[in-house]
Amino acid sequence: MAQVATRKYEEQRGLAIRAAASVFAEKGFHGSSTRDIAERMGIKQGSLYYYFKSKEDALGAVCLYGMETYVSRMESIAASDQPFEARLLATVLSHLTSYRERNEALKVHNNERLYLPEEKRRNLKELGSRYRQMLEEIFQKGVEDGAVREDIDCHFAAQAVIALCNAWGDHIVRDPDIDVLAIGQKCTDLLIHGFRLKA
Amino acid sequence: MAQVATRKYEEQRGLAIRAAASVFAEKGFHGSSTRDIAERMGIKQGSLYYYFKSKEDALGAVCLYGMETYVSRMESIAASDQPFEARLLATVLSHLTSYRERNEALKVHNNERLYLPEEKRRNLKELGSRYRQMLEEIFQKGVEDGAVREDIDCHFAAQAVIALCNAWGDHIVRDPDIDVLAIGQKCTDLLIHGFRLKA
DNA sequence: CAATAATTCTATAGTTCTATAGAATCTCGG
DNA sequence: CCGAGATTCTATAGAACTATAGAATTATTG
Repeated sequence: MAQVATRKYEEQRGLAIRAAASVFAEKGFHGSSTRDIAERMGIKQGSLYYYFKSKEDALGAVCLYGMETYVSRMESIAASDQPFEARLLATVLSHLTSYRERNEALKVHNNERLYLPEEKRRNLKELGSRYRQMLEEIFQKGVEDGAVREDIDCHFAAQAVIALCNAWGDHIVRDPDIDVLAIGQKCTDLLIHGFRLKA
Repeated sequence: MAQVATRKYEEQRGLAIRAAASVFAEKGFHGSSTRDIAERMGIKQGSLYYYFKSKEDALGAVCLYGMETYVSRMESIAASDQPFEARLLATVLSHLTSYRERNEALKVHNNERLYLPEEKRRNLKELGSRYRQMLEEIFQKGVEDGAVREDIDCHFAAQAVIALCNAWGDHIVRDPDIDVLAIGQKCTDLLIHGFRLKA
């Protein structure tokens, strides 16, 4: 009954997480049933509990899964030695492509994580803060290097970047025809130059 | 059994819509029960069906309620005769204050409207398109007046403004201490000037 | 191939939820 | 203050859902 970390178990659990991500993204946490998730991965409803302690546990796993590469990629970007504009573009593109590759798990994190109990949300919050902090540091460095206005509020700036990417990410998940690269470039251009006539 | 448009009925229905908005905003559509909504307005679960045909009908009413002033305010702004920057600021502030005043209904529209059937979503989509179109026209006029770069994609620009405002709106709903005016000014400043060093 | 462990299944207890029917109560014009 | 219509209540049918127990099946290993 208690699971052991065998090869097949890990593989199947991965499938279960992606199935849950897909269903949660489509119907929301409360709108999804454990039957929906099990059916999407081709097993029966009761069998799902071999991989998750509860439906809520499944949501926790999906959110974590969605955040992992998202944050670790940002770590690479933050550690890299590039000028501000390149790092901002890399951040935006990484964020947007996460939505494509991570199979809707990031969207689930953004929309449904509040339904997790405070305790399960703690590590997610931790990951999110780390992400935002790295982004803030990119902005601070940008100010030091003279690439960014000195009067910028770095906290606000980081939030704005994340907000913009999440909003477009939502569209990206829903519409597979969207050109991620084009959107990423436009977003970066907007963030750097704004809309006003170039001086 | 079939309701008549009496004074009290309209008043109570308004309360019902706001109660539903509040509950839906907090727990999501599927996470809310009709009992929750009824309790929030101080009546019994079954009585709610005097005001809504179904739970889904309640969601439709909340979404519509959330969009109405939102769009009509934009109509005033679009019709006004102001320079580009003033109109953009007015748009952003109107959007953000909608979140405060409309009692979470706009948030519900953004997060839950996809759970409505296609048919009920049509007028909402219509309202949203009208909003975006008016915003696009503001940008086009900005280009003509020389306030906005000529190479701007007005459709993208409008989406970006809406995205930014919605993201901050989410924060505003959750945290009543946020200074809406300050956020609105920062957003507008970012959209117009971007982050890079002023030339 | 036998035996042990891992995985999946069936069946169900116990909740909760939506929507409706019909009774009870309230409001108000005459 | 009577009676008609408006509003709210109680009670419940019927459906769905989560989580668990234990049986059945499949995989692995000596």
